[in-house]
Amino acid sequence: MSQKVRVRFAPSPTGPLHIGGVRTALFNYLFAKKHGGTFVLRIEDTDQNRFVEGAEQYIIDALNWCTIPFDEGPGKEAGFGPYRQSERKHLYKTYADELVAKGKAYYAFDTAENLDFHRKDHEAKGKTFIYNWHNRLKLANSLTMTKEEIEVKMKEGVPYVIRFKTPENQKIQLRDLIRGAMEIDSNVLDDKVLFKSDGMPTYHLANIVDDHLMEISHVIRGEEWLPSLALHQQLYDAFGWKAPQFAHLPLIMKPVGKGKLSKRDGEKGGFPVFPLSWNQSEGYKEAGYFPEAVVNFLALLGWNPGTEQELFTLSELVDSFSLERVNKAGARFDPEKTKWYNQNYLQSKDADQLADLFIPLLSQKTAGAGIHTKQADAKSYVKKVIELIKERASFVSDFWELSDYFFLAPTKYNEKAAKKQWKEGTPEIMESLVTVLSGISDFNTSKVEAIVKDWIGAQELSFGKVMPPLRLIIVGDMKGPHLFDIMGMIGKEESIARIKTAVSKL
RNA sequence: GGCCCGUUCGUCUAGGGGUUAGGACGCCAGGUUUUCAUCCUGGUAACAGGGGUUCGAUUCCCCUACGGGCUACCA
Repeated sequence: MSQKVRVRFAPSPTGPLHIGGVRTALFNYLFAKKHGGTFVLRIEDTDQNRFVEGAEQYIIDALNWCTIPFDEGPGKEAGFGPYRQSERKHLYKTYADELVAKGKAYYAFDTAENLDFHRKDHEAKGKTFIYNWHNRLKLANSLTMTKEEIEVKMKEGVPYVIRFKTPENQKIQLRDLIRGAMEIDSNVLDDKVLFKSDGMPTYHLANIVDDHLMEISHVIRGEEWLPSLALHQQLYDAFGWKAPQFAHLPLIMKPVGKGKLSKRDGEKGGFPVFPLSWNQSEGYKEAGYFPEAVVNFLALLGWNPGTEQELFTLSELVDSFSLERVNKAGARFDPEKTKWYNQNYLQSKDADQLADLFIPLLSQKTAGAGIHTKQADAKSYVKKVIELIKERASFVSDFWELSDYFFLAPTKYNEKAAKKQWKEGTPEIMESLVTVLSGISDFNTSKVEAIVKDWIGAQELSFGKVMPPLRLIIVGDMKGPHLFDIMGMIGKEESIARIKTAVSKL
């Protein structure tokens, strides 16, 4: 790459960044890092009506949590700022006027009501109203007015916008790094508003001006912008600027049904669509996902390395990323696969890290209840528990359900299992087992196992008569790790107590 | 409606003029674990349809269908 790579992520602060936005940011980040370039964050807040308090901070927090921080942006000035378009407001009018002076744009005084009337009227006739070459001379704009008329209107303070004068009969050649060459007939394009009557630029103008001024080399954005590419290309040409290269990313679609992923889908499907929580919506972070997992599954949604590797660290992604390998078609979001990714990252964490995450949750669950509550405070005990149960978890939040019996005696027993395991003679066997256990002096896993097994053999009992009911007693269900491990952990007193409770209850 | 983009197992995808069309998630079965889960092994399952081009198309071209996006003084 001859030119220095500078890419930007340019969200509007209209709400929380959703997972599609995070992926766009991620691809920008990967591309920048791959080419030793700069990742810029620019806040596109030209629509004052849609501004949402806190959204900008949310975006920044989200990028940081995903470990894909921006190099340049609000608070990280590097000579191209300011990075909020609202703070660059003074720049845009000059550029819009420049286009008017060049005859590439014009002032339009049409009222919203009038335009609305035309649209509805056309629609009623089954046609589409397009403000462009075929009717612009019949509308209220500077093309149909004398200099004097225009001056009068402006002096009177009549609201106006600046529209781009789309050329007639041109085949506009476009190139997209993902989709290749495209050709658009300029006659089907409309004269887009570049500058609004409220004194702010539209996205189109601000975007082009800022990308130019910020020396953006590659524009990597969502596919919803593809229809605007022709306009943007013409804008660069009109200014006489070299356009950046473009790459339009396929959209992320709903897991079921039609259309692109929305926040409603998360509520319906019970999975997060935001990286961090926002109001009532839980984010990936709060749902217990690791940022590595989120980054990994997002990267593989719409992109793949061409190998069979599925698990990637961020730096591996940086190394193997390329825009050429981004898919063209939209990708349906699969919440199941995100869980699988998280499970993988969970398994790769050691008990110490996991204990730090589990202990706060554990203290909540065990607060003020049960004999073994005190164990919840002992990190070494928690770590041992985690080692025994983590392989069956996908999230730290699964830990409690998988390990509660290490901390609290069961309060109820799985009914079906009880019916099946608690047979005639079982209470007697369990009572004599209590005697056996009482006699063990150094109560640990291997010793208990050896002694109990010997005892079963000596009594000519079968494993099936002892072990399943014993598991039910200790765990409350037919699940969990090696039973003697559990007994070794909870200790002699607790093991015996649980047997006694069960004998009286069942 | 108009314009644009797309279409390989249910999902994410590899592949590419001649392949047993590969992997992953999910699902199913077997094994391990005298539990459950993990794990291992195996299985299920796809080139949207129709025309071309070609000795041969899933792969190239065209049409249709379907999907998606855009069609604001929103981004």
